[in-house]
Amino acid sequence: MSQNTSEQPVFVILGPTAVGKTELSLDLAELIDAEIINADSMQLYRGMDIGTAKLPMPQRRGIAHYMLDILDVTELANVSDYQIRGRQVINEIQARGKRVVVVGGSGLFIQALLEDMQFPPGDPLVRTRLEQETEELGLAAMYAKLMEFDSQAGARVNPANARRVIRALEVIEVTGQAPVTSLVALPIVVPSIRVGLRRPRPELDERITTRVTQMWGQGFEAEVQGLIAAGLREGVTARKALGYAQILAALDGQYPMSDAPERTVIATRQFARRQDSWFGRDASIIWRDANTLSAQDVVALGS
RNA sequence: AGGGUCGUGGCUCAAUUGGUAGAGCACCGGUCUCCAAAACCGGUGGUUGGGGGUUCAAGUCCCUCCGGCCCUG
Repeated sequence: MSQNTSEQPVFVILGPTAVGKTELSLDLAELIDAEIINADSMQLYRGMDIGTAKLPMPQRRGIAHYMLDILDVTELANVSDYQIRGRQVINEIQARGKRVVVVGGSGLFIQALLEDMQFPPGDPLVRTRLEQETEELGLAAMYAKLMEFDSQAGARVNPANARRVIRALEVIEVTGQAPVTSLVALPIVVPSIRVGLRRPRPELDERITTRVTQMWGQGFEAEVQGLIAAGLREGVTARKALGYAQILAALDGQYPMSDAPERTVIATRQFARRQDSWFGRDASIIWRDANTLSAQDVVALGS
């Protein structure tokens, strides 16, 4: 009810997958009367529950969760949309006098939500055409085009990364300008206290193995079967999610289904490292040991 | 027991008619402005099962031991 409620910073609980973010976020939300916003790109998808370790409704302790189950598996994850909808939700929650806890491991999504990241418009048709061109002419030729248009902007794009090169060309075609690409020192849009959870790697690896094993015990394969019927194979983003991709590959005969869990464990560990790499650049993150950090500690960090 | 075959980095395999070992994956590190649980880049690591011999030189030939697999009995 107080007027300055909306000025209170948002708490962000981030860190690699399986580090223990969810539990802490619930404790924290209860403690400060907050509502929770998901910052996990794959939990956006409806029906992708077991494989994304989405917190089941009964375990949410009555705390409202947002940005969960908002996309169909056939839809493309879209950071720009996430940014718009997420900020809207933050405003709504704060307008009701409640505080906000953002929880997730998708670095790009968190940054887009909180900082002044502006995504130039794109065009699916243009992109599709550029992808075809890349197949015909080769990536080097496409990169040459980019450099020809704007050598300065082009120099910031990795020539070996087809996706980046294509996106840059897409932006140029749609807006007439090369995209500005810098992730550092962006103006803050939503003030926040970013708390990073960490664990020794061996411990995290162990937790990942345990979690993946549990997923199979909970009927992961059946969930994927059901989602295939819902169009998972057509979902360019969703079908690449950890575990889902491995099960689909096994169903396609690329390897026996019995190999899928182990492959998922490996891919998940690799993902955790990429998450560390991403978060490593954000100097504003306050890192704490996941084993000893309590919700009270987090609140203390905010004062 | 006899005959055959194989034994190369954590795993799967490469290595011209002998010339001082390569790759993929794993592992480690990094990049990142909307497919991001994605895409991409770089790096560590083996004296080639043990021992002996032939040779200027052996993973590659010979002997022997150990281990795996196959056939025969």
